Amino acid sequence: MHPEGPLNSPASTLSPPGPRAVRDIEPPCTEGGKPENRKNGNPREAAFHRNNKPLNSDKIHQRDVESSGARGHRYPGGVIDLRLLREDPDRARASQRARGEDVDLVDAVLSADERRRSSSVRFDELRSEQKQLGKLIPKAAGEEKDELLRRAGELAGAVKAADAEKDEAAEETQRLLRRLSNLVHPDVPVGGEEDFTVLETLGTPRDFAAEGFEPKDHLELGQKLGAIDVERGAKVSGSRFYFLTGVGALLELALVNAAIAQATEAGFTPMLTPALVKQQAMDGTGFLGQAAQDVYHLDKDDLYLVGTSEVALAGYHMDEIIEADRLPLRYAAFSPCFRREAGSYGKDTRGIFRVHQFDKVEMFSYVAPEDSQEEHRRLLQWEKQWLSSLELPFQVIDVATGDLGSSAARKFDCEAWIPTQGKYRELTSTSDCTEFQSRRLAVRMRDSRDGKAVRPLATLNGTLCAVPRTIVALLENHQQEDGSVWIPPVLRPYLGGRAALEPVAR
RNA sequence: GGAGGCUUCGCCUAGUCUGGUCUAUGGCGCCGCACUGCUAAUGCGGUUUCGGGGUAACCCCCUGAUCGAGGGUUCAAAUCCCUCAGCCUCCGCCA
Repeated sequence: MHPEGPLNSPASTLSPPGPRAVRDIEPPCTEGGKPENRKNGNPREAAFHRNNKPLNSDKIHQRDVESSGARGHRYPGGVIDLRLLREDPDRARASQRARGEDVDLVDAVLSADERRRSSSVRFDELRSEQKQLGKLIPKAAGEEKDELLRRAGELAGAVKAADAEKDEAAEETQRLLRRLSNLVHPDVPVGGEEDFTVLETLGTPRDFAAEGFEPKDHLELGQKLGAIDVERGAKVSGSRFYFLTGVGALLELALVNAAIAQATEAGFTPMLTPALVKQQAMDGTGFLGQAAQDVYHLDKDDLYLVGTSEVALAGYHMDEIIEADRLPLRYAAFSPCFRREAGSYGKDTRGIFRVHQFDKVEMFSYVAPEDSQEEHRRLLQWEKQWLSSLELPFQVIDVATGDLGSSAARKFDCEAWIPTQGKYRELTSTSDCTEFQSRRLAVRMRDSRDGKAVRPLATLNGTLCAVPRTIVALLENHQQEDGSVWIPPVLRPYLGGRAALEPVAR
């Protein structure tokens, strides 16, 4: 038998499963070489590098991009464009329906908008009359002036009333409009959480049975390595909190450094961002809608704890106009992330898979709307590159309509194989938010090619490395029978060159 | 935490005391045109942003808002009053 590592299974890399693959797919059996002898010329490394080409060339699913008309662009982006909504309300209705959200909301917006426009006309007329009168007053004198003042006095009240009504109608329109989610991309599979499409599968899960031992889960491994301490996390902060200790702490720093290095090399500007943000940023990114229950809020200061640095990075250019020749703008931020995880009681309670606080390196792009789909593929590509460099087996899914965030028109997740769960689980996620966040945050671009038109742009985000889940996947997939954990080469420079983490005596 | 100063249409800036003539001045930058061996210089014009109406649509025309934000006074607010925010300086406290 050729000493090939389990990751190298051409079959699984080249043939994407059909649509609607089941999530809990049984891992295909490999010809089962043990990752033995990793000291001299690690066979898994060699295998991986051969594997690398198809991974990164992105040939596999380009047809997805083309079929959706990415080339010739532009499917009209985010809702929130009132004019577009007026012209084609059915589009918005269909999108809401596919998401399983309120369809009538569309018509509520339309009628509020009608009221807004008619009250605005009324105000404009009154105000114009008032201004004209106002110009005559200082020139007039005597009885004529008294008469003018009398008429102006009457007008003042009417203007004020019309103004109030106009403001009220505009506010109502805006309030309703902001409750609409982004228009879903036409190619997104329709359905609920389980109705995703598997786009491709990379790498192959190890066959532990063939290797002759039972894999341990990440918590047991982490405890043996002296890397994870959940008991004291709970003692100090409560459930779903943890300490990373010793090599665990070092492992996080290594992951973060390696991820930032990859992003920087790809041209991203590295950023360290605030973890506390104002309501404007939180709401503008779309996290105060359906996701509101998962957001921490500090009452005393009226600030929100970010669930992702996406919030700060999207808010970074809020209320700005960006010259088109500066696009695309690409940022990679490291930040802590906080999630209340309300409604996930009893889910993933063991270990550090689902926690209230974690660190993450996030990619974020500002691009012209017509470029968003291509950029989305690029972000996905960078995520695949990252997970591949960690030598994790994973699959890429096209998330279904019902499972999209309110700001996303389309979302791809990379799910890594978790041996002890026997499933693929989300490690990264990249969303094309089209113009949704841009409109809400008033980030615009000035396009000189387009007669200096000022228009919304598109924002996209993608996880590069969500630390705890990446640690989970690393520990479980790279564990050895003796409880040690093999370290992929990309991390070694940040871990003093070591090739494995060894259990510690307690 | 305390005191003071500042915030004007890309950048800088005039205007605020003394409300209407502000349709917000000037410079820089940028765009267009003209002139010009080239470049440069010069001249002329344009250049806040966001709405609404008219129009089949575009050019365009009419109109409103916008001087950090919100509120108030007034027939009328960049200008007067109040509240808030951001930035700067100093004092106090502090990693």
